[in-house]
Formats: sequence, C-alpha cells, structure tokens
Amino acid sequence: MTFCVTTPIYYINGEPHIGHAYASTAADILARFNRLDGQQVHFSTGTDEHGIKVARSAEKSGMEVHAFSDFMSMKFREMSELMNISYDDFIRTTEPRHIKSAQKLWSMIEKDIYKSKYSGWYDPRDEVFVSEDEIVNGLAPSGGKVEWMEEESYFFKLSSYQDKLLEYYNSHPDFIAPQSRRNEVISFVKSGLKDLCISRSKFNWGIDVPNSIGHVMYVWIDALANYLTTFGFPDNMSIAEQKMKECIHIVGKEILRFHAVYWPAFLMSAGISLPKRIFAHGWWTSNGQKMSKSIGNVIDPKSMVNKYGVDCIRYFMMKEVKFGEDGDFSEEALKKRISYDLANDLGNLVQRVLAFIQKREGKFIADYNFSEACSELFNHSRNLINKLRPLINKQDLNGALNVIWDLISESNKFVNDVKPWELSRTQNSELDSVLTVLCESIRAIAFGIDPFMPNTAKKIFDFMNIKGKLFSEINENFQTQIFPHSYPLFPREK
RNA sequence: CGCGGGGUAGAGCAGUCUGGUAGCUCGUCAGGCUCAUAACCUGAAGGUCGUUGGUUCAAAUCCUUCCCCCGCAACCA
Repeated sequence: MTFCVTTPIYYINGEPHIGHAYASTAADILARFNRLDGQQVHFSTGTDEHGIKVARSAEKSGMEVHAFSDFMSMKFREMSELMNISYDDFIRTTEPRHIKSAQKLWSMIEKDIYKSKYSGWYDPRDEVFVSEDEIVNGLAPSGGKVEWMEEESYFFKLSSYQDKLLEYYNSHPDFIAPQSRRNEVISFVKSGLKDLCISRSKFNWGIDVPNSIGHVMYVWIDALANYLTTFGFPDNMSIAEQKMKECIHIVGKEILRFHAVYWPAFLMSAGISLPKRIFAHGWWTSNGQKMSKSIGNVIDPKSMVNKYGVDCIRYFMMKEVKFGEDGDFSEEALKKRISYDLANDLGNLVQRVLAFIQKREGKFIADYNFSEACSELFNHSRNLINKLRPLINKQDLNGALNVIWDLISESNKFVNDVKPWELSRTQNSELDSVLTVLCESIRAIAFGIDPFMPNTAKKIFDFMNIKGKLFSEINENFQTQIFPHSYPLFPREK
C-alpha cells in the first residue's frame, strides 16, 4: 500500500505566495512522516496552466503562451525547492501525459455529458464570463460593460449525483475535513445541484474536447484530472485506482467545493474509487489584514525564507495555527516563535546536553542503567512516534508539534531536576545514564521534527552520528562512541 | 427564521457530547538555578465562562430569551 498525498496544482496566473508555500509544506510533512515511518509514498504537486486568464496574461507580457507557461510553472517549481518540498512528481497540465489523461477521463464520463447552451454575463474587453457578484453597476471588474451572451457548451449532469454524494458523505464521515467545512459542503449539496458547464468555445488555450472541434475543456475536468495523471492513469489503470483510493488531497478552502463535490461526482461517473480524504486548509492574513496586491502586504515566501531560513518558516506556519483554521502571519509573531520555541526550548536543550559531552572531547558513554526518573523520560522518548502517528493520520500537524514540544519541555525540566552539572563536579557515575537518556530524548525529538524541519533534524543527527533514515532507529540503543563537534542550532542574532 | 460555526483572564485558544466550585500558550509580577544560545525551572496576580429565564443538591457544560461576530449560499482555481 502506498501513502498518497497531493497539493493543489497551482494556477500560474499569479506569482507564488505564502498560501502556496503553506499547502505544499503541509503536504510535504505528511509525505516525509510516512516515508520515515517506512511507508511507500507518492507525493505530487504541480501547476495548472490552461484557461483564458493565462492566455491573456501571456499576451499582456508579450510572451507566447507556451513560453509563458514554462516561465510561470518554473516559478512554482522554484518555490517547491525553496520550501524544501520533497515531491515525487511535479505535474503540469500542459504535458502530453496529462492531456491524454484528461481526455480519457472525459470519455469515461461521456454518458453524463450533454450539449446545451451556456449563458451568462460576458465582458468583451477581457473576453471572459463574469459572475453576478463580480458585476458592479453593470460593469465588469475590468471596467467594461457586460452583455448577456450565449454559447454552445458541454454540460455534466451533476444534478443526478446529489443523492449519491450525500450518501457517500454520510457513510464516510472523514471524507471531508475539517468538520466545519464538511458541514458547508453537505449543506451546499442539499440545497440542490445544477448541472455543470465543462467546456468553452470562446478561447482555445485548453485541452481539446475529444471529437468536438472548437471546444476546449473548461477548468474542472482538466485541472482535477491531474491527480489521476500523476498516479499513472490511464496507462496503469489499476495502480492509479489503488493510489486514488489511498490519496489525501490537501486543498485551500476556496477550492474545497471542486474537490468535495465535482471531483467525486466525476469519479463516480467514471467508476473510479474516490480519494480517502479531502482536507481544506485555511488562509493567512498579513498583520491582521487580508493579503492583497493593492495594499501591498502579500507575503513572499522567498524573502521570508532568505531572511529567516526555511525550517523556521515551515515551523511557524504549522505551529502558529491549528491546521484547517485561518491564521495571521506577522514577522513579529514569527520572531517570537523562532526565539522562544526554537532557540530557547529546542536549540538550548540540545546545546546544554551536548555541551557536557563536548567537554569530554565528545566522548559519549552509553549507560542504560536507569534511575526511576531516567526511565520515565526514556519511555516517553521511545513512545513519541507512536503518539504522533494518529495525529499525523488526521492531519493534526499543530497537535503533533505540541506533543513534540511536551517532550522538549519535559527534557528541559529533567535537566533542571537532576542537575547534571553537580553530578559532573562530583564525578558521579550517574552522569552517564543521565546523558544517555537525554540523548535518547533528543534523538526522538529530532525524528519527530524531521518532517517539519528536515534541515534542523539533519544537524542534530549529525551531532550524534545518527543515520536518521527511519523512525525504527529510535529503538536501537546508543553505543559508546565519540560525538562530532556540535554548535547552536538557532544562533541568536547579535 | 436559508444552512453552519462562534462569543471563556490583556491577546489567542481548550474545556461543552459523557453537568460537580475553570485550563493552556503568550503577556505581567515574584522567586530558584547557573550546565546551556541572558537560555532553563517554579510560583503568583488576572475570568460573576455574551444576555434572559429555567431544570438540578450542583451548569461554561442541559433547555429557553435576546444581542453580537464569522463562514457558506455555484462556474469563484
């Protein structure tokens, strides 16, 4: 069985921002945790590149649309590298494998597709249909006058899936998370589903509808099919099917409906298994305000990472809010987290323990002859991953960090209580077992934070000659040995 | 009466299902320690749990009145 997780494919109409980095990081943590836990993992991310908005942006920038797509897609790939995202596949909707996949999916749901007329308010200046609530005083967002237009389009019989969807939600209570989002979706479906317009003929930057000249797919099937494409559909149908079934889609709350309503309906129609879960994450405000280009408060992941380091940004995003809820991003809050949680609690714990060993030229003497106090910390350390696993399985990333920090706090308390500096002064042999259990706890902590902060975990592993490949290493006793030189993990700025 | 969530210390939240004199993080104040990145540990102050009435020996927790805030309400990536 393979653990599968996806990020949304990001629409390349705009630059990557902190919201993209957030979704990718969350998915990455799930992927990394499962790899360390010995699972096979398939983790995909990518870019959504079709549609009139991209075609027009390309035009505006004076680039040919393929070149524009390459250029913008690369920016998202760079963001993934920047955020240390360990994706197995980066999928682009303009790739031949995806075009084939989307067309195959279309043909598999053809029984639910019919031709009709799509009508709506059209903005000739921008050449797009605009929704009612986008229209202000009869004007489109572009400022142009809107006119009522009709075009021949293909429709998907979403209406006939209303009951099946409700039944599915009911029999799979964890299909949509968090609960509050699940309620919204159910309420939306209960209110009645209309058929869905799934093609356009006003533009051609899209995937051709099979056997229908002049029509391209409009958004839904094109974009959502990416998940099947990455799993090998349609060439490896049974593998794709199996992976789909195990798959967790991480999405933003703004695109939950597409994933929780349209996507399952398409899959039902095609006779393909539905994903295991769709998790909708929340949005970031910036210093308490909605991020917007006009206010100029959009958080750029690149500048944050360059300034504070990728692990600190990853940590902050996961620690600051419960995953699924909205949160506020501010440098002030970020600095506090780095200083208090990372430097003071974690960094200082590692340093104050390893310093004792460094004082003896790095000589570490393994001694598992534990006192009662040592045994308690030892048991908690060896049990850490078992406590994290169920939290990770329900995407409670914030809760997982809290559990890790409980152990950090317990370890710091332990140091205060047993006073190793006194044992050291009196040459008490108990010091060895005290340092051994502390190294046990630091090793467990390093494994625990590895999915969240891979670079930091690697540093700790290097300090202690730990391979750091699999959680199972936690159950091996340390051997007497010489530890390499160590240094502060989160040095304080002068 | 469209559907849903929420109103708990200065801030952000948990506790409400399974009633029993309110808990966490940060902030504030005081103390301890001195191994460590002036880090770590301990303690204290601070809340009539939005409002009204009720059930109960007992309600943040159950029922009820009213007020306020926030999501969703379809073609939005």
